[in-house]
Amino acid sequence: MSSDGRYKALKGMQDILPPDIYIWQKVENAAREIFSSYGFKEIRPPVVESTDIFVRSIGENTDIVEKEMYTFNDKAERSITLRPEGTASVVRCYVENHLYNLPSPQKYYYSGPMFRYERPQSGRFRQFYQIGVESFGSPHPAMDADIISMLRHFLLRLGLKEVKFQVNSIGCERCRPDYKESLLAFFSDRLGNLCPDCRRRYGINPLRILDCKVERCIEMRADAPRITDSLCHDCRTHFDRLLSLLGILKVEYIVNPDMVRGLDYYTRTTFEVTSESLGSQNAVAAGGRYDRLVKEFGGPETPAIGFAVGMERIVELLKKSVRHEYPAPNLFIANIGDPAGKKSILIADELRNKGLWIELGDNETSLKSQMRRADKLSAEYVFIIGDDEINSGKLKWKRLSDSTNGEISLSEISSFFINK
RNA sequence: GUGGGCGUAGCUCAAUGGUCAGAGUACUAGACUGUGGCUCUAGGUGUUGGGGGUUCGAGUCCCCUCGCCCACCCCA
Repeated sequence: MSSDGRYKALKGMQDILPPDIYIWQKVENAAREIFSSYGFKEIRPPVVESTDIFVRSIGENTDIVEKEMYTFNDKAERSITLRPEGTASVVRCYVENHLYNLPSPQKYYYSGPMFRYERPQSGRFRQFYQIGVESFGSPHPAMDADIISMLRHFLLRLGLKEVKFQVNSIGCERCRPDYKESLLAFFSDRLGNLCPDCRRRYGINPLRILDCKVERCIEMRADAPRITDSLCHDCRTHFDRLLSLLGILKVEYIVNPDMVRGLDYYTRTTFEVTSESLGSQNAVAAGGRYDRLVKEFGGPETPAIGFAVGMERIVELLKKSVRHEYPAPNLFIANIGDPAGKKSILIADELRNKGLWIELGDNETSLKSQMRRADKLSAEYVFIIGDDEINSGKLKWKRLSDSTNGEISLSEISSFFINK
């Protein structure tokens, strides 16, 4: 409640706690595993960069740059920005470290927090986490297919099947301007019928009219020219070969010519994975090709492609669709009396060194309350040690799931878990 | 930035403008003095988000403010 303390996390920023954290770790582990098997290596660029890095790459007139960046001046009055996305940093890193001198293609993944100053809503936060991948050096549609299929495997590994793959090609610097022109021409005498937002879009980014949600605009654009019909020969060939490879890989996708991305740097292939069950912010992952960005950052002409997945949204889907098992102690040691307490601490020490999760009961409290705690922790086994056990040299064990129990000699403890 | 909804115990929620703001759940302990779950009993917390106003009287009505949620914009 808001009356609780005076100190609260900032708007749009949240603590990630157990048990949720186990789902996060599951996602991170799956990413590491799958991405490694495709030859992607982790890199960790800083979270803060010089502001112009984002302005240059994302685009001066994008919403991200115009109103969503966390931008500050540092003590030397340099403008710095908390990264709103990962690709710009990775490209800067690629160029700065001359990674283009390494054998091509170079493939990297990263994960961590991103920051955008937006009004929070379902699935949208001011600090949010992405895992992303970037592949540098390959212009071939096979790389596009590889990346999309890797994303699919990653989602499948997590057990997420109810997602939609949408792909599109937005052309290149040769064919897109022509398309933009024909789009402007098409809408020019229909402007009055578009919603106010779209009238604004007409001037700033007419492609955005294509994914407007207003019914009237959807009708209005039914006969609008399609980017996929306006691609130049090379872009067309690239796209066709990608689609054919996706077919061979049995990726179920839909071509969505209305899919538009909010960052300026994309060329040719763009794609997005969405889920019905997420509410209005339904993109789980998105990416595309950006063949000119490395050059713009001062590197050699280097085609590249990547994507980013939204951690919070993946985790949300997992919470809804998959049953989770949370880790529990292997053993709880209930102990009564001073000699038993000392013995218990030794046993715990020894078993923890074998990598087991051991919880030690509070010697000062009753056996009953120690048992209750073992139960609440969902410990697999309980050891019971008191004066009797110290004297006889045998302790009692119990498996909580079915109450089976027995005795074991204190000298054989280290082998207790071997056959379990 | 724009619009809508909601703020009562740790959590989920009750309380016609009228006594001292309650219940379930969770937590801790006991009943069972060395064996968890089930049952019963006991225990504690609220500046009713905050501030102001109307009223004999405000959790309830009005205004302001803060926070959260949802949607638009946009995006992961």
